[in-house]
Amino acid sequence: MKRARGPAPATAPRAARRSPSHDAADRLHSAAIHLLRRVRREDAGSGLSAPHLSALSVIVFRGPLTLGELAHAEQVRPPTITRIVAALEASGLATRSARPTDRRITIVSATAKGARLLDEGRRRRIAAIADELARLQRRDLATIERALDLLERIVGPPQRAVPARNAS
Amino acid sequence: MKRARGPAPATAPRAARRSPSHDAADRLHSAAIHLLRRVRREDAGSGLSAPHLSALSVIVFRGPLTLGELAHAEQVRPPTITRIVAALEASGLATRSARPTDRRITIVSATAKGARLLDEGRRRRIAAIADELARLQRRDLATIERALDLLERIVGPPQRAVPARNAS
DNA sequence: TTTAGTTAGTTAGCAAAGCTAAATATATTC
DNA sequence: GAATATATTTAGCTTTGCTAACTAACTAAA
Repeated sequence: MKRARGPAPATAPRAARRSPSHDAADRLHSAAIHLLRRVRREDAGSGLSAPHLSALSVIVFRGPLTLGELAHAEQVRPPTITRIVAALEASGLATRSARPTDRRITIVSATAKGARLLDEGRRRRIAAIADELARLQRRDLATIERALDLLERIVGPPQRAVPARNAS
Repeated sequence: MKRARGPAPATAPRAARRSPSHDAADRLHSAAIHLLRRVRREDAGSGLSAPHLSALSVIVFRGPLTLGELAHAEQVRPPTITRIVAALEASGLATRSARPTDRRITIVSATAKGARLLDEGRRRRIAAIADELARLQRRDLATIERALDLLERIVGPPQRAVPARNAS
């Protein structure tokens, strides 16, 4: 570690600049980390741990899904998801049911209470970001919106096409 | 919760649209989550757990810092950071030293090995994003860069003012 | 300069969250 | 219908996180 003036800067110049996309990727990565680190502070009030909150979020937004799908989405192993969902169920935030056509499969859905609780926490997170965005000029906000159009194509391909029926 | 066609879509319309900044905040939040969820898959090869990797990242990029500062940055309590840093030190990725002017204070720094290991993992993460960005048209990439200029003001306020800038 | 108070970090011990391996319950195939 | 495959669960262990209590080191007051 013989770096004369100190440690590396938080993002770009390190070593050598590689390419415009590489450079933008680096900045994007860093911005995402810092953004989420900031909003995570709002989660305390939910009463749920980070893993529970994260799983509940997937259950609410990706609609009813199987335990395996949930485990995959959360990037954890099946036994871990079994335990998380058991806890959510015990708290009345989610329910499990066997798929009739294949009873090995367990479908998880959010309860109204689960959706409500998630929404409240989510509102706090979003508000923290919105408060900052509200200070931008109209055209700067428009720039961010255009960037989001592009990013959504990359990061959440069809994404919101998932719905699935709930309340039904 | 009587929503006719199913649960809420992943982002916007839920309930009612609130304001442009609110709506953009929602999308930004979602994009950040999905982006990081995707790159996290690249971390397996590092051989480090998520908490260790995250702490090492802060040590490398924020430069030498105290245990307390690190605990604060990582949003964990002091005993947790004590343990994480002890493990990083045992693996030869970081070192601890008492500050001479106040020997209660412990300064953590990354070793060359720690910086190298982090950089490799980081390179994989960044590459995953860069590969996607590389498919954008030049002007779309420019849009994202302009959005990043704005976001960096919000999310990492003075940010890179932390350690000692390099090449800037 | 001792004594009391404060601050930074550590140690102890417990709960939550993660994992692998093995078990169970259903399907599927031959 | 016996063997095989798949989805989840159970068992048991490791890691990560917490609070409470302790130690070491600095600061202030008398």
